[in-house]
Amino acid sequence: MPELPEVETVRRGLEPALVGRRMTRVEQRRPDLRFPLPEGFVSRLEGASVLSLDRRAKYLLARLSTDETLVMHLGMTGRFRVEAGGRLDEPGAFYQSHGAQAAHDHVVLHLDDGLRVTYNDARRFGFMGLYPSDGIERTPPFAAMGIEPLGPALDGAVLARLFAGRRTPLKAALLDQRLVAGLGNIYVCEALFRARLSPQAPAGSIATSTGRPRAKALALSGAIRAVLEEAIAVGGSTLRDHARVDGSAGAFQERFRVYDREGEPCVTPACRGLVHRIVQSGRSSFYCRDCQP
DNA sequence: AAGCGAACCTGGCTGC
DNA sequence: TGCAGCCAGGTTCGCT
Repeated sequence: MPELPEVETVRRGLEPALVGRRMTRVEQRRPDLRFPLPEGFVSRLEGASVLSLDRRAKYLLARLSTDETLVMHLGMTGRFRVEAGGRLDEPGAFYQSHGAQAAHDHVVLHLDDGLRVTYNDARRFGFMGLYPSDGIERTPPFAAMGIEPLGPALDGAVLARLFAGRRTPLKAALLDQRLVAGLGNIYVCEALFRARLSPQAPAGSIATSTGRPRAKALALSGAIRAVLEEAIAVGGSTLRDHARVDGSAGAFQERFRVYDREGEPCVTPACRGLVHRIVQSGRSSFYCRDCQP
């Protein structure tokens, strides 16, 4: 589920609940998510206060008063919810209305003001780790991570330099987190449509042979920024699993122009094309052959 | 080196 | 209604 806009939506929901609060009790209900939870996970969190909650690509980083940072990734189905009071073991309206199951509540953070923050993840592709805050950007998984697409680093010139000479398809290059970090299948499809570029075009085709940006590079960097900003503004995309921390859905799925619209007419005015679906490196790509030659 | 498929795990939807 | 099969927002590994 969660690409950058969904993770940013979750961050904005969690921030007011977590920052400045102390974790009085932590429940760890299973030994692992995608990876084993760190040694002493509960005892290293209990008593710590959260100083800030940041996002890098699709990762959330909670800086703690203990000089450690809790790093969290939502995988495909991870979600957080914030609740007050009530009994933990009693499935509330949240489950009935959004399909999440209490069996997949894996970590619960109890805060000193009585709120609790619960991590739920059916497929357990998510991840939590604890790292020393000092120098965290130089440790995995951040060391090899590409540029932040909403940060100042992304523009046409930088994108052209990153992609120059690469024969891999644009689709694959944009999904490669070592180049640009935070895009996933939905927003790559949507950005390529807006930039009118084929997902099958070689990544290097947005640059000259010397790595200078062609107009395509400017269009692509602008489309990436626009689609991400627009998605964040409406709380991301909810297909099945993504929810804000209060359980409400995002709305960007209503604005998809190509993603999951196979066979439907292209939305470009006067275009008579249909949205096609192809498979690239095992993932569906949706695009209009007429608009994205 | 790069690119593809499979793997991780569960649930939801489709079609027979 | 039941069940098999396919698909899914991410990441990583291993084999060409």
